[in-house]
Amino acid sequence: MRFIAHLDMDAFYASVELLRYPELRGKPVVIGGRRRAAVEGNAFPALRAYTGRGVITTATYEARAFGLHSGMGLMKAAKLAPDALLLPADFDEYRRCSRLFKDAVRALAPEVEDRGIDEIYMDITGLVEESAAEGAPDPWVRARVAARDIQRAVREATGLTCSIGVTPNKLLSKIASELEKPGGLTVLREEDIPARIWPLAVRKINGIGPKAGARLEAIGIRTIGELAQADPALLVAHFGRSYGAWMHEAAHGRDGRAVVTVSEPKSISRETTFEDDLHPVRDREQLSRIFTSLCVRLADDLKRKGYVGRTIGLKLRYDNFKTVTRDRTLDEPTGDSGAIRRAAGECLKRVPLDRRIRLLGVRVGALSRPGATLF
DNA sequence: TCTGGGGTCCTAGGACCC
DNA sequence: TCTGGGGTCCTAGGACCC
Repeated sequence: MRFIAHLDMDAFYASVELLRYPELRGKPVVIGGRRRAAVEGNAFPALRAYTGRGVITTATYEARAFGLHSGMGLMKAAKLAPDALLLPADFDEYRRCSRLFKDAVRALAPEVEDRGIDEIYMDITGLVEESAAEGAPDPWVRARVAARDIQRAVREATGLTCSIGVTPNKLLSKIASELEKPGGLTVLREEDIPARIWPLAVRKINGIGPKAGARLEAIGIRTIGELAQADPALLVAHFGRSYGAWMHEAAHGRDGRAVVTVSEPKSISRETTFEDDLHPVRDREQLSRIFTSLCVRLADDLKRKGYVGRTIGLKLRYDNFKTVTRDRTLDEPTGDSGAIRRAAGECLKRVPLDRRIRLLGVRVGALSRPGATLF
């Protein structure tokens, strides 16, 4: 039996901002938009003043009460809650707090898998076993104590709260950590699945997104319980051998994936959405400048992180939101901005340029470390 | 009221080699 | 002249996640 925990920081970016601006506590606040919208003195800009194409990255629980949520366009959010306050994102500060909370967790539970800036999985099986002598006789009670200790350590290190789910696997823990947010601690055993998991919408399963959710609904499957009772052959017929079979397993709460404590990046990229769509001919010079600057920033990222890459990719999004990509694999890996620019420029020639463009991006994949040799 | 930026993984077809 | 499988690499698109 494994004891797997998932930890999710509560409204992370917004909570970090509230540490800096405690006077905003209790108010609807959203984080989003470009850095430009700087905070001047005590004048916090209201959402109603916003113009542009940004989206909400995080909303406080007070803002969520207005129906605001991450991913929502700021213009739409402004209609729903014009008086909510808008703060620009400060990723350097969020990364600093992220390191603080992860270091605090690792001091207690060394088996940690990074899942982005505000989330981790932990395999706490060892902790639960070690505490058998002095702790409670029920291992699930000891798992709960361990999770409480971790929550306290995160709070002491950062002043921030988090929610934790503890279950036999990653899939269930991810769902469980959301059940009692904020500040929640949810422990689920296998026998709790029918009562606690099956009533939930299929979309709560990590890996069932908007498309699969809609297709399941179209065949009359809304809850995880309904998915669990569905004929696996029907799921395979609709979603393919691999995905269909996985859905069935997931609905029954089965997941054997390990907590992966080390991993290497597969690709590094930079992209930008323009304030106004650009015309490939009329705005050629401006596009070219932005293109080059993306390549320079990407080369900086590669150098700072210590990688070179062999596959250069271009990404373009048209004004109708259709996205195309092209890539080109070089004979030798590179980290040079000029070489990246040339390869991406070749990719650009293979893409139709017959309408306005809203986004341009450059990516480097097939990464390796330049120092590494074959022998 | 149109939808950010950074990623991962999967699928599928074609080239190419044995 | 027609016909095999198997394996790997490359490319493009799409779903999904934080």
